[in-house]
Amino acid sequence: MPPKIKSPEDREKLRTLILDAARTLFVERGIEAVSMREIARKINYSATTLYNHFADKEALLQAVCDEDFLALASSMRDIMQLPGLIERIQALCAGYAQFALHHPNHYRLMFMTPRAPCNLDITQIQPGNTEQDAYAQLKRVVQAAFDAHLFKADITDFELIAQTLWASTHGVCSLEIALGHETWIHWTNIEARLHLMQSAMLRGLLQHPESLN
Amino acid sequence: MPPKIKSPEDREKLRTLILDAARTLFVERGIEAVSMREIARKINYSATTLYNHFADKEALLQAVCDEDFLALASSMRDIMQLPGLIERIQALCAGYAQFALHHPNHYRLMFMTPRAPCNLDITQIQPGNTEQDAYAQLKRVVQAAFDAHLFKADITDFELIAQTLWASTHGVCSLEIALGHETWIHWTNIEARLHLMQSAMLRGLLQHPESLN
DNA sequence: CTGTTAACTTAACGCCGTTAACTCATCTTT
DNA sequence: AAAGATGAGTTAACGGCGTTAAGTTAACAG
Repeated sequence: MPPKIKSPEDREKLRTLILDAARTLFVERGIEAVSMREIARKINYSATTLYNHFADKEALLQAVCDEDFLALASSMRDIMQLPGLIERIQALCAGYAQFALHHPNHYRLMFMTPRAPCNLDITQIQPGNTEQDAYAQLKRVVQAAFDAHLFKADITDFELIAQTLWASTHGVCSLEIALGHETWIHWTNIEARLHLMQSAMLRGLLQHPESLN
Repeated sequence: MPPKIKSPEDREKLRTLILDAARTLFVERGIEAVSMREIARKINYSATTLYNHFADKEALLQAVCDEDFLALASSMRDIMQLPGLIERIQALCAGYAQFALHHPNHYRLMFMTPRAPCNLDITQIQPGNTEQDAYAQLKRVVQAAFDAHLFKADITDFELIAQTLWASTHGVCSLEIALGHETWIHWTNIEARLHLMQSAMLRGLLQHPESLN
């Protein structure tokens, strides 16, 4: 039914057509709405056509997420230009949280779903590459702060600090995504939760917490 | 094929047979291995028989989890007998983390999966009932510590404190469950992560953190 | 104008959750 | 004891899913 495609640029066009349809379903109606057949229906192709462009469903979803995660890493790169080390850490966490809460379905797929180790075969993102990997950026600035002796003296592993900071922000965000609409919990304001987590963590980690504004 | 059942106690017996088969699959091979047909196969009944005992798959899984969550709440109840308030908070978090890491599939279903609000129609657990709800117990001891002015004076909402403490432990555990096997992250020891999170949070929240052992 | 290639389709396989229709052993009522 | 009601269990089916094999057809090469 649809026009045939031969040229490479047309092929690329269809690829992004598929990706956009998948993203729309994914974002709007959650991951359970994303089926190969549904995506195909949306763009008036047969389901099997999708397999000309993506190995399987997982690869397609990974491709959708990759695009948006590169955007996250890019915004992190901007934050890394801020002057102060602490300021940078705070902004990284805040930016991370904003991404999580604005893209709950992406976030869920990437950080709340156990995966076969390792989807590196699938993802385009290169871990450790500061340009692409948001965690690598946090790690880098935490190491800088560690080297500047900004953390309490009894903490001897900067990677442990980075992972704990990550876990703290992740904790607030993932709880909000998973249970934020549960009515049996009298949730306090999400911004208040993020803020208290942020300030408590830094007060608990920094050598001179009184320097926090 | 299997013997017919009439008496209520036999009916109960089959119910727990189903529950145990479901739990085994769930724990051993993850949630994706749990299908109504697979459970039925395991106990030599037809799949439709399961619907005589549970409304649908979700209700069955909820029933599986309920049982184990009552065990969690029960162990929390023991912890609540500890003398010190801070000691109690620390032990609650540690016990919670231990449960999460020992029952990753349960934990994932209950705390890492968005749900239609509210599964209260399904679950047997009564939120707020201190006997059954682990969060209610944390909230209670945090309130006691708050009333005793153990937290920093600029924090004015004890429920916010409880939720932040919960989120911090949840952050470490859920990241471990979701990404703990990812090889591109050079994970530090999980106990070290839990410990640093714990101590940093309390140092950041308590008025007199130097009193921590 | 024929042959090849690759894009795309239809049809199918074997799963899934769930329901409708049926069988049949057991208990109740006459 | 015969007849009927009950309900535990079955098989068969519906419509969905991801994926693959086989077939069709349009565009290009010679």
